[in-house]
Amino acid sequence: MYYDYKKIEEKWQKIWEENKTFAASNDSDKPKFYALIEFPYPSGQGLHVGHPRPYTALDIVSRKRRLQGYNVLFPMGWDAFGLPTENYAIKTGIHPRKVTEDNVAHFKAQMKALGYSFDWDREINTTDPEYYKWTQWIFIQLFKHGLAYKKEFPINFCTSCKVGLANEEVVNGVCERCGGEVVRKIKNQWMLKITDYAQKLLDGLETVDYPDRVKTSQINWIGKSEGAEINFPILGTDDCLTVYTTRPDTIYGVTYMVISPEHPYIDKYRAKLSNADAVMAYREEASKKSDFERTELVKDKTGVELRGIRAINPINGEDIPIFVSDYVLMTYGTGAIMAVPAHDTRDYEFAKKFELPIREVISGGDITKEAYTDHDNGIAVNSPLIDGLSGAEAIEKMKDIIEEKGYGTRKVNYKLRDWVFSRQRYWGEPIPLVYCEKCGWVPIDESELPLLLPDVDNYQPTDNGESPLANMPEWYNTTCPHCGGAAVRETDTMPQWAGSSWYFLRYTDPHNHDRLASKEALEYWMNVDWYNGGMEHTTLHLLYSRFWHRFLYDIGVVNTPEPYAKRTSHGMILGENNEKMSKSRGNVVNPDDVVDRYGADTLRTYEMFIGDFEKAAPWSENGVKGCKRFLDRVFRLPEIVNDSEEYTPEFEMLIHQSIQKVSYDFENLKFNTAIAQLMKLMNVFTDAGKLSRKDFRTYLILLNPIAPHITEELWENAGFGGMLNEASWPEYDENKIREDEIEIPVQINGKLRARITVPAEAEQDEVIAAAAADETVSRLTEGKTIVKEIYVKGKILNIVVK
RNA sequence: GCCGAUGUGGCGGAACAGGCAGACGCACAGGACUUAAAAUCCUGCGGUUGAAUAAACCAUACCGGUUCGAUCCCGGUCAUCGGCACCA
Repeated sequence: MYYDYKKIEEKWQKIWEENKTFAASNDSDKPKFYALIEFPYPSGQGLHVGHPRPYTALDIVSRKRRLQGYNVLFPMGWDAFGLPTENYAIKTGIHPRKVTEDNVAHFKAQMKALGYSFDWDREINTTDPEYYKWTQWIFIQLFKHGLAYKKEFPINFCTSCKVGLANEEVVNGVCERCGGEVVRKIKNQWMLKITDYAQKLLDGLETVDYPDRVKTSQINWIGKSEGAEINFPILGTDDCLTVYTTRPDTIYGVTYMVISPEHPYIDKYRAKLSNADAVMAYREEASKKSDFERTELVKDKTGVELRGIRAINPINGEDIPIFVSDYVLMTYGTGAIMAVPAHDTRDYEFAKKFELPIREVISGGDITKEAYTDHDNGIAVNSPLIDGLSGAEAIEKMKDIIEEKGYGTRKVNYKLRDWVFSRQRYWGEPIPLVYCEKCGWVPIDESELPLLLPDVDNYQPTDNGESPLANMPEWYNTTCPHCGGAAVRETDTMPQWAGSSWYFLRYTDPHNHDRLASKEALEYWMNVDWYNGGMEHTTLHLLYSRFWHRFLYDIGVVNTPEPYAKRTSHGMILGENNEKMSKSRGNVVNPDDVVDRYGADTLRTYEMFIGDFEKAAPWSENGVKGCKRFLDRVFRLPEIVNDSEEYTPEFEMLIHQSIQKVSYDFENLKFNTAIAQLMKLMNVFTDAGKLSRKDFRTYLILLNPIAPHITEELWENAGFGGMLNEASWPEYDENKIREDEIEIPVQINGKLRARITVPAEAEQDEVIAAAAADETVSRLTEGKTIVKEIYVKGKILNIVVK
């Protein structure tokens, strides 16, 4: 017999919706629990079979917590600004707002069909002016605190589409869409000073419960390094070339210096250069290279000496040449380095190519073969002030010397770079600033927020790659809020990351007109107790939102320094062929089809049973069928339920064990083993051909978070009273989990030879005696000397014989 | 190159904190029911030797170590996946 999942699922979804069963309360005596999953970008393709994995996981936790008496906030919304919608609008002329609306409606219907316990009254949409009003407001606060600034910055520009591209749209150095050439184009862009928060973002990681792999990648991404800035005087001037190094202990090994092609000294000293033409040509060449060419293709070191200027090594007064080379980056440190070819691989390559001297100052390697870069074990040589020292000791001593003698200072650097916050695009939040000739950049008055995104006729960027807003003088011409004079609005918009950097705050109070959320709501709900999302966001969204939140904390808007107490990550769902699902591979599974053929409860169960939640797992149609089979059998359980209102004695221990295991597993991402336990329990019921009403009742509650529709239906049919979602999560009794008699495996010389049954509390002597009485054990030990007997209580007995 | 993760039956995966390797599911095989099929139910199912529900040996990528005992800890090797990539 099949169960009519379509009818049952529709029925309960309707009841939950009408009763607002899962609405969170901002005014409750219950303990709160805030569960969050990353809100999706509502693409035209609809929900992918990968989406339900994290959604179902936290839906399970949320449902369980409600049954345990928590006031649960489990919201959903739409991260709806972004490129695909805009590109679709360019192609079809349909307004992105309309496209977004349709896509959202589709996504929402799909989610409802999966029976998630979202509080739909708190639904948000980043493209809603009532929402982006506060995105703009936060930007203005960042600006006012000096954390937003405009800077010349190179972007990827497709010469054929005439449009700026995001890094993700540049594939193998060419435009993803048309295959056209991508060049670096310098644009004046808004930047956010996330680098000011580098240390705070590092420190905050120590206070939160994130997986190590997430913490590690954020730490590596921020890339803190401690070193020194050292000034090398330029011969015959009062000027210095300042370098950054983490290895000041190698300063005696400096044989030349290198500056990056963008370094301002090239212009500054141009007149002094005897080979200015060659230097300029090199700089020109480097500027034309895309990042791709500069990193991926060109491993061979190139460069030109700056003839006409030389530097002095402050430590020993040597005068040394200066080169320009694109292996030195303007964006890190000072854009200039002291080159120590003996102890740096890149400098070594460069020195070999340009036949520069290589001087060993750390012993332990063979510098005739390769650079010796062992930081910890080498010993300083040819370095009069620190000879004989090694590792950190040498470094610290040299830093002291440099500071004492005034050659430079200690310095901390980060790899983290400021966040490029402008997009020359239409479908994003307008940046709420105007430019006035007299006053410079001025934020619009906060009372004028939201600054609405105007309608345009054409979504195509302008010929020179500006946002379509730059074609609208009637929109961008305005007056200066400061002096009242003529001014123009910023026509760039914000990146997609803007709206998602604070959305979790809005859920706490989504309809507030006066603040991004009320103080009380924020104080009640924050932090997010559990946030699940993809690893791919670790160094983007997760870091950006921590930055914004920390800033909002610093200016007193929110009450916690970190937004998320706990973060978990799910693995990807792959196609049946073990490859990433994609249209081109033809292995995409549509969740609608699965719901249609097997039901939402089956899809939910399968996605949780598929394997380790944190690892990638391939889809299997047969696996889905297995889960359907399981639910079919659950649906038939009432046939064997008897009238007893007590646990059936022979099942009691297993039921208590199951309560314990399922409760633990749901909180620890072990949904697969929780389901296995419930399958096992059901097998025990059906093998016995019976279960009591109480057995059944508890069973339904345990299964409910995973398969909410079928369990509600069975609950109602059994007449347990009320709705299942109003029941209480069962408690287990420690005493009833323990067995009185246990089976102990007996090993002889580490090999399993027998099993004996002993009282659970038996001590070693008793167990050994029982083992000795065992036929196999006595046979195998007969005539041998017992060297050692090890009994691990309740686990195992090992007898070592000779 | 660097960082991180992973490696267990035909497959997805279990195994508390060093203690019975393979839970649970899939696939497969045999049987029951059926005119037949589907569905359902029952049985078996890591490998080798054996008639065996007897017994033994081998087995958690590979090599070695620690231990009474290792999928788990340590050292080394190989492979796969993901991220970063000239960060001085």
